[in-house]
Amino acid sequence: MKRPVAKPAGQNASRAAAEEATGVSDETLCSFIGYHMKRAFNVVQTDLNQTLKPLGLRMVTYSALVLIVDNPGLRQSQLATALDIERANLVVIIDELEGRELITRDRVPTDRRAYALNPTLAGRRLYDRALEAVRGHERRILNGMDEETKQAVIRAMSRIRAG
Amino acid sequence: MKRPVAKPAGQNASRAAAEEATGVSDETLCSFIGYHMKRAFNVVQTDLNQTLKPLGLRMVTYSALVLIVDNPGLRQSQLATALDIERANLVVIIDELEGRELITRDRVPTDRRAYALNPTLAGRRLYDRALEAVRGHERRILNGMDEETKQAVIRAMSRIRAG
DNA sequence: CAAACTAGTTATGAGATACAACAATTATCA
DNA sequence: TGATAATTGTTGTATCTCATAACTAGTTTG
Repeated sequence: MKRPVAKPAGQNASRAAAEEATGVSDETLCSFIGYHMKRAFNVVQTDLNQTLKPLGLRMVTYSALVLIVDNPGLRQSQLATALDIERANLVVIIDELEGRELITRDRVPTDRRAYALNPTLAGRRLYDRALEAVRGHERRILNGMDEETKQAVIRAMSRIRAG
Repeated sequence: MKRPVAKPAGQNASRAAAEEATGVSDETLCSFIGYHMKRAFNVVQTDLNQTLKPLGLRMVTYSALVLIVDNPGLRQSQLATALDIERANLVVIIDELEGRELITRDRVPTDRRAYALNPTLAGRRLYDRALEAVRGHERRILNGMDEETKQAVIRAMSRIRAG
């Protein structure tokens, strides 16, 4: 049984104690990087979705829009693998973006099965506005983190992702 | 339009190119830490769930079991806030752990509304086995990351979480 | 004591995610 | 060439997660 960390919350109001504020020790879980990643990512996700809501976007629709603007003409299957989601689940996302006339599904002459995804002018405009908003979101959540630390985190994440 | 990164995958097989391997540039998204966190966390989550599956646990049930073993006697509402999930959603999780006789719901004499959650012997045994497994999982995903970097990541995550 | 609050529970609906199956088209290769 | 296999987008479905409202039972407060 780990230190119960009584409610008094004395002078040593360490983060762990302050966070829960309910006297529950998460010492064991805190020894895992994955736990910290999950908790931090929850904060990021919540703030990002709040940031994107006024623009009518969610995390996935935003990511999809960005990839389409940056890679005009790409196919749905390419986008699906890039976003690491199922082709089937991408359909409704593309439907949504197309329904709002942010992108178009254009037939590919050389492969009549496929659609080339292209942004409309409105799509590019929203891309710009959203980029600005998300940059603000990152500034907010990083809260003045120095560039060196930021790069270290990115390297670490890339490494984990590489496997 | 960002560099299309033609398929040839020349000498500069940078991560970004190697990852997608489909010629889709995610340069813009890569400028966001949140994107890296999401991608990395997906890898962690997948591997962790694979790791826990043989033990009949998922991420949440594991976290719940750990907190119960480390804080025997805590109430469901305390556990819910510690796990940052709704009281209502915790019920089925506790049901699951209780159904497998890993924990017990014990009435609290001083407050007959509340249940004190306590691990059974089997619960503690599974805790030990799972802890071992999850340690292995972390070694695997961190892939020889040095302690310094690890601590830097934890500090960064804690900072993001603090807001 | 009455009103307000809290602990646990139930039910329900939205959202995400995985899988199987399908039609249309293209690629393979004997 | 022509049969077979593979791919693209799509639909449908089942499952899981998560948030919310509403309820019972019990406790606190004024």
